[in-house]
Amino acid sequence: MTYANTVNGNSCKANQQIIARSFKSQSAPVANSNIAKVSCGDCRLQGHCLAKDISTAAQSQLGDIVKTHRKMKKRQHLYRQEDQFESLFFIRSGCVKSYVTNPDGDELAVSFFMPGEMIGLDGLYSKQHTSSIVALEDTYICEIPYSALEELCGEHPLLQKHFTELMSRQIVQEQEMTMLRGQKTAANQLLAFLLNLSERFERLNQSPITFRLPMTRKDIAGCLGLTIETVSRMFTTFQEQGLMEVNGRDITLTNVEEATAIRH
Amino acid sequence: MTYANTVNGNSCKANQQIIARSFKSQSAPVANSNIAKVSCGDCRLQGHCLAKDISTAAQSQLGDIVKTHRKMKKRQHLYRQEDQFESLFFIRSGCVKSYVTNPDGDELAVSFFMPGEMIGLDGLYSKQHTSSIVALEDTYICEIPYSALEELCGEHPLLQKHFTELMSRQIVQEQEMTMLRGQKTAANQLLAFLLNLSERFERLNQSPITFRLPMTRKDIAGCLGLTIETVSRMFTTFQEQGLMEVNGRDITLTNVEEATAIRH
DNA sequence: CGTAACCTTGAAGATTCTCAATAAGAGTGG
DNA sequence: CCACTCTTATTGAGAATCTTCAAGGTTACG
Repeated sequence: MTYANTVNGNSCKANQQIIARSFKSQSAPVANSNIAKVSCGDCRLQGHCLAKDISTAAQSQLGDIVKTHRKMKKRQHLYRQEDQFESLFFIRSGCVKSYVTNPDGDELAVSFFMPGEMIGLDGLYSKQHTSSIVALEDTYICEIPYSALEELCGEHPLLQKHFTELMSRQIVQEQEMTMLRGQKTAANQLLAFLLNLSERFERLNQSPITFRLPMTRKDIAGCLGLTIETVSRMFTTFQEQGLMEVNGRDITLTNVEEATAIRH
Repeated sequence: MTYANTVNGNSCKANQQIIARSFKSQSAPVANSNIAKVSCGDCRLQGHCLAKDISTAAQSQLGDIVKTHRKMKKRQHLYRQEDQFESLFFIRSGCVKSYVTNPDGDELAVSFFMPGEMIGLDGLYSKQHTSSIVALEDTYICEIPYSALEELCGEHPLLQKHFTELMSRQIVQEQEMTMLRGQKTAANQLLAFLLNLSERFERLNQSPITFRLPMTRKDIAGCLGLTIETVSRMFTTFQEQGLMEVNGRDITLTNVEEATAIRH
């Protein structure tokens, strides 16, 4: 199996360019666009979000309620903890992290969202977000006002079904993250984390072997409950063990079998 | 504010007896009952589960699809990882834990469910459960076949709304658990864990100050990624610090303010 | 091209784990 | 109801892991 991002050496950057290009070819090349409209039928994520398998009528209606196709710049927030909940969001391209802070302002927990993944569900229960979302790189987002989605779900049972399934997927994904963090050693946690990322890249038809980490060491450390230094040292160790090649954020897994058998 | 379980000294056991009694007074006192029927209108959890605020018609229909009112004995499984998904479950009384095992059979992650909480959502996405559920004590459960619930939700938008909100609550609750585990020291993790439990007891109109832990030290350790010994030592430390009284599984928080300011 | 953010590495110190032994509780069957 | 067994909990000492503190190097970006 070949991947778009393995055609040349500098594969990771190629990935991002492809995403950016394929997006721009569909939308008007507006610089800071809260205006650009991309119909769901044209979206490259088709099949990975709510629009999967539903009737073209429903798909078109869904396209109508999608309020904006936002571009988020790196470090820009989508919402912050305690903001009012109004919409759900889908990532079209890029990457964001969610994080929770305690009253002292420490970041306590972090997770990451990749294209096709849904954001904002945390606010649905109390109508207030319980976490913050910030872009790790330039990121394109779909916003779907929840009240409109709710109504549309009432009319299209299949859409409702998909929405419910996506919520369940979210729960399973959280569970997977909890499993990562449950690993006994820092090495195992980081390995599990990388393999999880690798699977998610594969789901996006990108190479699960060679990829560029969208997040900093600090973000990874925050996600796993470790320190930056420990994460850094582990990367070095993995490289020495021949498990992977590490160049800053560029990773190439050279021994997936051994890495998968998470035992040391 | 007074609580049912503070009326006498041995308050924790009183708690459990009250729950058992109020349940038995509604259902036929059948020994091993998969037969006993309790209508949603009579259930003491009213307002904490799906039946909240919905029309009496919907409530009665909901009562009709509730397949069984199961009793689970301590250590009995409700379902196991990879079992087929068919139903959602609500805890009426008692306590269960969910856990995930890796291919080597190690328990990697654990969380706990108390009365009013929904179980089984993890299977909705792939139609296969991704975790196992086992009773920590004798536990009464409602089973709701998912296909029937889905249909009923289609007819009653308010029921659909509550179901969706409960899923969101689940996501928020997972997030809270992630926050616990994200605390820096074992002491802080355990404190946060206990305070979380305390809040959940309070939500059930039980004392948030004096309660009996439904789970073993091993379960707590598994939930927080610690060892039994560390958990045990922390309990001893807390007692020495005057934060709480600990007698095996009986806990009395004697200094909630200091405990809440999770800083040492 | 310079500043700021990010990453790496080392050494010392702290926390947590492992191993081991003992004590206390819960469950079982006579 | 008691004796027995098995599970659960406590405590100690030494070993391992991870963190902290500190310094230097690298990368990204205006």
